[in-house]
Amino acid sequence: MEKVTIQDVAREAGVSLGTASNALNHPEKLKASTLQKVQSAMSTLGYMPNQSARLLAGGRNASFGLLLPSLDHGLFLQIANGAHSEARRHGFGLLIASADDDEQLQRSYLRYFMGTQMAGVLIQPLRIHDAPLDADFPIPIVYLDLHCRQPGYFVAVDNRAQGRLIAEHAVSIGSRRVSVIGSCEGPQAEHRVRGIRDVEATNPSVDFDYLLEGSTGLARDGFMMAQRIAELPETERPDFIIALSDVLATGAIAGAQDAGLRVPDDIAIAGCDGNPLAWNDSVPLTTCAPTGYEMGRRGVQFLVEQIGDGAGRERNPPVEEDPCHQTLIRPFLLARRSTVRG
Amino acid sequence: MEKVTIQDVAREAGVSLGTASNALNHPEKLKASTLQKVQSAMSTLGYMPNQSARLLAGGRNASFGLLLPSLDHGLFLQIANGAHSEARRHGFGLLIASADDDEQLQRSYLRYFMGTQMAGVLIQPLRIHDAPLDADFPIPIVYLDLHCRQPGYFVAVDNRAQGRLIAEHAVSIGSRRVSVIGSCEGPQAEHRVRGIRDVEATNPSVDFDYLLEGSTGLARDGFMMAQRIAELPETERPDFIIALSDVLATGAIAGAQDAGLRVPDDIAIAGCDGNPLAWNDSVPLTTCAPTGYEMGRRGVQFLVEQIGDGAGRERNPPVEEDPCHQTLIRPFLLARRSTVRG
DNA sequence: GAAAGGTATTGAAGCGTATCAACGATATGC
DNA sequence: GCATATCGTTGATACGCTTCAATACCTTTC
Repeated sequence: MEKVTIQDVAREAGVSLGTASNALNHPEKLKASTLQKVQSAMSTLGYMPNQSARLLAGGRNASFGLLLPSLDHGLFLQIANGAHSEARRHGFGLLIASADDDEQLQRSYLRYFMGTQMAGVLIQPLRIHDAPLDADFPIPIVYLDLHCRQPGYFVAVDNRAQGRLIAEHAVSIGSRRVSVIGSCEGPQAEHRVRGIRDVEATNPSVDFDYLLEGSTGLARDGFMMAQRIAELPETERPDFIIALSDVLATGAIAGAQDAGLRVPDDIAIAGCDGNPLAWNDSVPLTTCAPTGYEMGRRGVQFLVEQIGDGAGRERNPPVEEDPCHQTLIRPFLLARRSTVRG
Repeated sequence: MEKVTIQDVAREAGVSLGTASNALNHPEKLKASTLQKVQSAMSTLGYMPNQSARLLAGGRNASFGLLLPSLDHGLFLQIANGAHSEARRHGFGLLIASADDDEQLQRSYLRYFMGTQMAGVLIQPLRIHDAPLDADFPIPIVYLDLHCRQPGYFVAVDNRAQGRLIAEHAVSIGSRRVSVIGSCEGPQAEHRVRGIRDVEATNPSVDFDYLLEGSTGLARDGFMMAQRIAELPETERPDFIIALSDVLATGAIAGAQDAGLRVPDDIAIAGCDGNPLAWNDSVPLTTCAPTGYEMGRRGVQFLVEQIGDGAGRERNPPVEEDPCHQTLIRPFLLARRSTVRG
């Protein structure tokens, strides 16, 4: 049963190689009876087309690649789901890979996707800096979660608005002193902090302080930071903690509770990136996030836009007029128990 | 910048085609200076190897395929993570696809993986019935979540034990009357019910009844079933609901609460498949699950076992002595607020 | 200094398919 | 009945690469 080639199929069906190939790619060109013969030959032989050979010979790949930073964030799952359903709707497959927070691996998968002549690639880069790569690439690329004033397709996330929403929420529930914890490394975090500062600027009566130490982003960092905060004398102690990620926030809740504080009565705590996988049972977490599903969906739409609908169709002529295609996905606030008293 | 072939690289570096190829696949065969020349030629030209051509010419694919039933179950994410890290540890990549609960699509991805000569495929089939496929396939396959007395590699999940654990839990907290809700379609559900019946048999004093109607598996089904249960006169009303999935359980909690029952005080409710994505904030859900991470990890180990460690190494001689390679992943109980009173 | 043994490089063959110009068969028009 | 158009089929070619036998170059040895 091994190694059935289209040659074998052709022989079995008593037709030429080209005809057998046509049965696969242009069935409308064959007489019904011939098609029938070839197809039954294929199934009796258990023929499976060799993808590599098809692509090499000039066939089009009907799959998109999705390259995510990692697999342990709920947002990525949503993105994958959105991308998947949209891809399917247009007759494309979707292959997902994770860079596992490793730039080396990210590059390697990207090259792999290029090398397999994917119909297009959706990528959420690990760093802003990774964006300009696309100039070199011969297949359509769409970047996720990235503002970028460059020619190219971007599904941008308004991280700044995310920070703003959370900070506004803190202000609106009457907080007097807000601590922002987390590491400000990634571009995302940086923008979120900027959004928080926007709110700070317009609310001078509220104190904001920033504990943006290089953290690994693990829950235990949040735990420790919350404990440090809890040790402050009550007059200096913040009544609201904004954690730059939900994982951190979850740790912070545990840390605060461990130190004897009640959440949200003594101190309110919010996350900032809508990661269902980080939520645990102690206190439902207030957070803020874009809809990942929509991100994936829009991303694939951009890809389809570039190469044309349907797996086999022509590639669209390149759209030159406005070389900057961006969609901005708006975040929404999810206000829950960890900040809402009563 | 388009279409740089290894020919171009060879010309640029002033070496032959074969040497350029060796720089990629057997760098140890080249003189250091030659290797240097070729590599710099590659980077100045922006060369990216054509995966299809490599495979077609006999190269080995250093990636595994993971084919999941869908992307909206937390367990699948864990599986993906486990598989990914183990694959990486052995120098393999991992490409993930989702069958989206569609058998047609499952077949199609499977053929795609075959056609693209993946080093191996990890698949969690939609139905038990999908198992025997492997006889026809020329590359290593490992099945997930499947008992099967056939030659082949299986990472089995003890769904029966899952049912047993939950049912034992119900008995152990003193329940008198247990309702089991859900649809008994998939093999998983069937086994879970069997486990529940095991417990029923050894605890004649506890009433079990089964409401196994064809449900779509959506939360709203759980909602409605719980409402129906809540309408029963208090003497006949069960004090424990086992939902065959966490999604259903979450719906059931909402339904019970909507009908004025307190969870867990008036009625305890448990899920059965450990799906973090289904958990919401109302009441932390008691559930039961295998560790997906371990499943993915073991699955990839089985693959590696068949083809040999390292991307480039020889394929191991087929192990014939015991043609049935199974690992049984044990589930664990997660007892939380939705069943634990006080 | 010639033979023997290594080591580094070459170039041709072939992987399985899609494509396409050429061809044969069948139908159409006069 | 012949030329012409239409449809179905054929088979050679090329895709970019890996592999491998053959070759060229460089050391070592007696």
